[in-house]
Amino acid sequence: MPPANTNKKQKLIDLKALGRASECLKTIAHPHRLRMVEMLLSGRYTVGELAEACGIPSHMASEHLRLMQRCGLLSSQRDGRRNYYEIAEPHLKGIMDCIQNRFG
Amino acid sequence: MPPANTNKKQKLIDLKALGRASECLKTIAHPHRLRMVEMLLSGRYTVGELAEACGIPSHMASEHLRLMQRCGLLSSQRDGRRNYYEIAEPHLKGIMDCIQNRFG
DNA sequence: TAATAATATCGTAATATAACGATATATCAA
DNA sequence: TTGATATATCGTTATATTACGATATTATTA
Repeated sequence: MPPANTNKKQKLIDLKALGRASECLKTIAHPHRLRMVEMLLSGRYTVGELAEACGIPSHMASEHLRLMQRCGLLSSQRDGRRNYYEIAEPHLKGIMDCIQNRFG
Repeated sequence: MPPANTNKKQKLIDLKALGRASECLKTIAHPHRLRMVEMLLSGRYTVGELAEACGIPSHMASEHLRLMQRCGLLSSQRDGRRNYYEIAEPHLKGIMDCIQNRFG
């Protein structure tokens, strides 16, 4: 049953904020990128480790990671020729919890 | 700071489930569709009401709603020539809460 | 029945995204 | 310095998404 519609004017989120939110959602809305986020929530990993876990070539993992870093979801630290990625946006935990509850 | 990487093998979500999750995320990853979900979390609305709130023609609202209904996020009840849409996937509340916390 | 209203569908063009081979860069090791 | 390793970038093609006008469907009202 849907909630009763109170017809009260609620404070709606600013449309620009919804635009930014949809950019972020679109960015994680990919099976391999969700896998990477899921793994990174338990610690940092290199490009190669994430690529292997997803079963994709590392140059493609690199591209996925770049997209997620670009919108502030991840950050990276280089160590020699390794590049470690980690979660930069703590709210990703809540999103993954929702996905885990619904699909896990 | 990222969480310490315990290097324990965690139970990862099945890849097919991540595929379904990414379909749903992609579907709501649009500013107008997020607005519709936000409104529908407080009650049911017609196509026309949602269209007006988003500032788009109702035939486009109808298309957005169809996409969200197709992957089980919404359902609809026709009443005469009105069609009322409502939330069918309760986990949308959690997702919107995350968005509200981060962007609202 | 005719006109209107609310919603849905179709066709299309513009744009975005995805995958991937090829190539480039940067670091380490021999 | 040479070769190997890890990651990143480029160019291209295939596919998906978006917006939107035109048209269709269904239900109400005159």
